[in-house]
Amino acid sequence: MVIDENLVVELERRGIVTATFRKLSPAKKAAVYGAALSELAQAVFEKASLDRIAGAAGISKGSLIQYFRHKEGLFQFVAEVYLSEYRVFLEDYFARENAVRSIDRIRQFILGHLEYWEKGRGQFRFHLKLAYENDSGLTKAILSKIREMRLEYLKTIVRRGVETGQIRKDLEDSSVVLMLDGLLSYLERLAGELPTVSRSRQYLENLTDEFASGIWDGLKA
Amino acid sequence: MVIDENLVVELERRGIVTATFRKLSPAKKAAVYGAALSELAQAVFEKASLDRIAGAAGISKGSLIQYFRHKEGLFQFVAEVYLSEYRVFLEDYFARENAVRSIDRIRQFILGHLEYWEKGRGQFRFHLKLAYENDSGLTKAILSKIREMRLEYLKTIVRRGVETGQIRKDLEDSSVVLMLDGLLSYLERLAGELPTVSRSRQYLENLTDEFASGIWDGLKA
Amino acid sequence: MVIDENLVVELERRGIVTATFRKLSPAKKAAVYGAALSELAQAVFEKASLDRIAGAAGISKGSLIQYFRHKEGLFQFVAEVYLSEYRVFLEDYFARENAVRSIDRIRQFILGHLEYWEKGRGQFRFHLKLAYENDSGLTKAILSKIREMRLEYLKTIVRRGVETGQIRKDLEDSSVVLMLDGLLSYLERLAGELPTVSRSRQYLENLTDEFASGIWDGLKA
Amino acid sequence: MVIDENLVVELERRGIVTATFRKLSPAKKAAVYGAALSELAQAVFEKASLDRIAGAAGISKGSLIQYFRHKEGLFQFVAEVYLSEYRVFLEDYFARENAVRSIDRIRQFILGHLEYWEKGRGQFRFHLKLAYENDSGLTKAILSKIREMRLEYLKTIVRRGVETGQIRKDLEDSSVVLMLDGLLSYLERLAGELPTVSRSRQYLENLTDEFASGIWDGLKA
DNA sequence: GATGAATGAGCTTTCATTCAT
DNA sequence: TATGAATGAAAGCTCATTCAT
Repeated sequence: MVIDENLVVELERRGIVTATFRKLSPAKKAAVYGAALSELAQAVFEKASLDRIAGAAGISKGSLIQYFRHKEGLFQFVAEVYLSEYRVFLEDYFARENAVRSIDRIRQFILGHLEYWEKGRGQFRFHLKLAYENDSGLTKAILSKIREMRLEYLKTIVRRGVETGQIRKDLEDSSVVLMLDGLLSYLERLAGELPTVSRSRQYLENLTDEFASGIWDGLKA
Repeated sequence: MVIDENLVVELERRGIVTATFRKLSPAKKAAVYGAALSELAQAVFEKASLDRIAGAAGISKGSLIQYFRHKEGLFQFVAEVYLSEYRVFLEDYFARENAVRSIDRIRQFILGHLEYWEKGRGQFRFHLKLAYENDSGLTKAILSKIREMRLEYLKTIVRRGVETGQIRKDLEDSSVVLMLDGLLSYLERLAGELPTVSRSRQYLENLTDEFASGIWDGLKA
Repeated sequence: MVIDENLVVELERRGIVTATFRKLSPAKKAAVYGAALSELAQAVFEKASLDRIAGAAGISKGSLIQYFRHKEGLFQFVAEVYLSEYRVFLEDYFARENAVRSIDRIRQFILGHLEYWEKGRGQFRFHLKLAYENDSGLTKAILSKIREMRLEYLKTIVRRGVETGQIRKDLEDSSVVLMLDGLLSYLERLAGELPTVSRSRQYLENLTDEFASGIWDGLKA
Repeated sequence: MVIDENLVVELERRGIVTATFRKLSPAKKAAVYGAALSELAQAVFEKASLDRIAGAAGISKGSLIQYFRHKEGLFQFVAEVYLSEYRVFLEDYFARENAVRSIDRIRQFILGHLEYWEKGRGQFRFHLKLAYENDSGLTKAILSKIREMRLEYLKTIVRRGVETGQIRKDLEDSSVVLMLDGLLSYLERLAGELPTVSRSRQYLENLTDEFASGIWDGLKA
């Protein structure tokens, strides 16, 4: 896991990380990110402990504060890095994606996420935290960006489907996009409740197929 | 808002509230519930403060402890009362519900929830907390009961739809139920993010119609 | 266990108990004494809880305060009653005591205490508390009375022994008395550390004999 | 008063003190020990207050917790340091001790303690707390070590006395040892009750002589 | 006279943040 | 720059005492 240096520069400009942090070796940066992510994946923001994060990252608590000024800054940093990771995933996914039929694109978009969640458990838990813990005002901004990105990609799929006459024209694009996002989010939550994503992968894949079939052909007999 | 005295008695029996609390005037009970609910609606359990709750309820912290023994007891109390409120809503709703067509029953189930959320803002925010904050082990138990209840009612609707030939037979009942719950949950979350439910009521109702149409007839052109 | 009414009257005069308490039925007085004694036998004064005592005595906490004004008053009351119990024991003992030889009188004085400790476990533990926990200034006064009484009786024995030519004349009476009290106190402490007095009775009796022999004939070969 | 650094290292290894404490200047360590000792000498463990100790030591309560993790840790620390002080006293005493006659060795052992008690008043009071307050489970362990040490040295004296034909053979060694410990403990307690050890030094020394004479030649006329 | 609800001072413990080294 | 010792605000909880009923 390597953190994008351009992102770090931008975060420094925005006052989220300090110059001191920017000058750190990539390895140390990654260590801090990893430690903070896994702590935040386990505990609510308010309960996450700088001591534990510093310990896990192999640095001192003083340094941590020096890098991010406040606990909140650390949290923003993690969220921004995660956001960029997720963006990369989406970009890579769409770069490789080559299905033709809309229904297949939808199914694969969901399945792609299942796989993504499975790969990075820490990231996934953090994503859920971000999505569902609206305590800290910080999350709101990041979360809406994540949502926006995801909706953007779904919109691409839906628009194309409508244009090619595969998807109904009488529904608003945005409504269809939200429906799809809703089902994806729901699967995400189910995945979060199951013991490990991998062990229940089969179950989630089946459910995805049922959802896809249901939404595509409708529930009507 | 009046708290069911029978529930209080049961909670006392289960050791969640004390006799002292049971003997309180209904007004005071309600004040405590309201204060705790709104605190818990805003802050994570760990960060919710007895001081603030006591202040908002107009009593001393000492009294609060005397009523519930632990912070955890207070939380359990709030969750149980909320659960019972939601159960009452569902039961009342189904007692009054008289639609015949499955699609109408589904639409109305969602619309009924919209109305419910609009009435009790504090309750609604607490419901969201409960639903999406899976840190505290306490929530798990309550949450699964809430889920169960909701899924139960959805199952009733779906089964009936399948039996009467209105809903496809080739999908598993449980899958259909989860789809519907997924969309309902998503609308719930959207409602939570909008400034107030009432102001955006029109928006949510339209969305409900679009979702219903989409899910019923399918997205396929 | 019946509490001497004259003592209660005196304690009221000294402001330790209230008139309200004096007017209580003997049974209730005894219940309060018993509950407080056993609580104080278990916990340090500061840690002893009025709630527990009230609960054990079958009265309300409010009453407890009304009877003794302060927690401290309750403690003084218990100490005074205990003192009177111990006095009764000593008086009864000496009324029955009929040994002739000084060494026998000493031995029996100790053995009598062993028996006394064994009978009233609560009293015994409280006695130890009183003797060895010099936190509360209260104890000092009571404790010195207890000591005084005991020393008084020992002095009687010693004086008589000296007069009858059984005990050395060259030692000060008071020194001999303190020696005997020291050994008795030590046995008392040992008894307190053993699981129950009764189970280790044999051990303590043997030790008493050894001590008596040692002190009487001297350790010199 | 300087605290043995090796002991601190060992206590850190056992998790009783933290590295932070170990790195403190000897002066600060001593200040903390002194403050805690005098607080514990006055109040029962449960009532001893970190606030007072921190205040007396001239540090913040937060630091105190950082040094010992728990209140219990602080108590263990004090007990262990005291234990080591007492051990040093005993070792030094026996290294210097050169009396030949058993009775002299006994007398001097007691007199040595008198001097020791007089030097460290805080230590002495703490020793008494430890010895006579058997509430906290912690004390038990330390106390039994202290007792064991003292009994060990007494046993050495007694055994030697028996071997050299100075002490009676017909009593069990352990009984004689306990007798001596009992008298020493009693003097200890008397010393604790007197205003200051020094002022009543003469009295205690006389008493020691009387006890020694009484126990050695016996009370019998 | 009896009750127990209400209170608030006190406790230990956690932890982000400051700052001297 | 990195460290971690020092701090103090805030938390949950206990409990003697007050006082209205």
